[in-house]
Amino acid sequence: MASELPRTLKVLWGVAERPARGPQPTLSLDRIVATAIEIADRDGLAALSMARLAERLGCAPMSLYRHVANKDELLVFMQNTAPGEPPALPPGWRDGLATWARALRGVLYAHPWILQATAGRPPLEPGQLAWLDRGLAAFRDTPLSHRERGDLVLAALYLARGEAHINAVLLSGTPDVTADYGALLARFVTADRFPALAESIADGAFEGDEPDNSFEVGLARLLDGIELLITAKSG
Amino acid sequence: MASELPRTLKVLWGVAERPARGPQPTLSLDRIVATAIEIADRDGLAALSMARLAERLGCAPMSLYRHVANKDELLVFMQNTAPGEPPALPPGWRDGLATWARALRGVLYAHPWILQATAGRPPLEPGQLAWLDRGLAAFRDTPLSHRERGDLVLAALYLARGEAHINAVLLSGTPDVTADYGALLARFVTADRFPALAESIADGAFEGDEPDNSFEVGLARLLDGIELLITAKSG
DNA sequence: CTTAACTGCGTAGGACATACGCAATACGGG
DNA sequence: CCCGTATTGCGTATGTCCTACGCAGTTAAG
Repeated sequence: MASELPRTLKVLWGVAERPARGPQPTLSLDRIVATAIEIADRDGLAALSMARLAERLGCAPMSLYRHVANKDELLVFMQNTAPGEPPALPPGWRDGLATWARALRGVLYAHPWILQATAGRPPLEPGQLAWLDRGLAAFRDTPLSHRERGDLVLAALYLARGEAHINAVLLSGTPDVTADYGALLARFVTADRFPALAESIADGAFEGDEPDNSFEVGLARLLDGIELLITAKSG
Repeated sequence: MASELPRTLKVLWGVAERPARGPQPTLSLDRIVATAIEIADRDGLAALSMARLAERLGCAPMSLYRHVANKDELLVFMQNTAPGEPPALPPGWRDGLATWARALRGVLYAHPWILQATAGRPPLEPGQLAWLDRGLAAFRDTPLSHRERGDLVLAALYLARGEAHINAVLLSGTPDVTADYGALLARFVTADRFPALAESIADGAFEGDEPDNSFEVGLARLLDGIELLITAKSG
């Protein structure tokens, strides 16, 4: 039964045996993953090639394949490690979920490549599950069903991911296009073609540099909506 | 001034001149983009190579570069075309935004590759702006500020994108791992390590096959929260 | 008819992931 | 103590990409 597990999961959960024969490994999975995360953080996911990673580690490219089945598996390991420990939550479901979502967003800002590395399957990494667990814990003292809790934690996760996706891309984008985004918008958006958008632009809704408002605004509304549900169930 | 525009934007907005000299083009940008979308829809973004695209079009790979500066530009064109026209919205901001978000989610289910093709800059394509415009239009008769409208439309967009990201990936994932996700979860998740998660699993919150609930549940809560804001501003 | 612009495309180069197999290494059993 | 064996690092080679460059054929303008 355990032998039918994909190799990736075995390694992730520490089920893989460590028979100590042969030469001392000079490379370790931890070092490989940590260095890979470093490269992806600094230069983006596109800059992470097995060759560059090996160069940074001072080994030959093919040496990596003794510790990692392929590049996709490396990405899974990276996604497992990069988030780190989820934050401790303050008491109260509202502050708890808000803290959790903001911390998650912080992780995505620090490691924007996570948003590009598509999982290809539902989360089974301990690192991801630890965050999911912590998010669910925020609802500990509420009358919500477990299914509702899961759905609502995911909704908060979507907000964090979505906003980070747009903003992380903005931060790493070419500044010359990003800078006068408003000017370009105003140039193309005419009232006859995009009436509502033109109105918003004329109102200055796209000026200023706080595009991350959409996260806090969306989160506040979501929390309000959850509060309605909770009080309805409590009363 | 117009000459300083990136080529990609010129083509997108139809600003590019069409001096009619030389041979009749047998290829057209529309046909290239449509075929590329077809391939990405059917076989995934990874299967879309310039070579395969050319083969499907019956031309040589390098011929494509007469109509498209590079592969990234092709992806921008695809992202501009694939969403199509945004839906007509029913009266009332609540039904309007819900209709908009569900339609957007439908587009992402039909073209999951959109979620992998990272934009690299804020949206400036007419196709994307048409959807943004339609979303803003849902708030036409509300007392919300234009900035609030933008943030809330984005929040709804995040929900749709986030849920589609997880589910589109689920649908295209390897079924053997996806099928008994609950069994794998139950095997790894222990109460001492992931207390809240273990409780949810024991409660059966991860059984059944309606993971898309998180979209509708999150959207309903978000709409409730917006309603609170609107009534507060109206009264 | 000449000229200039424009199209399709053949060639080639460079980056990349990775299958395969070999040599060196170090532990376990005899 | 020594031999077999598992294990590590890695050199070579293959196939797949994207795409720079330039040539040849085609068509409209003057």
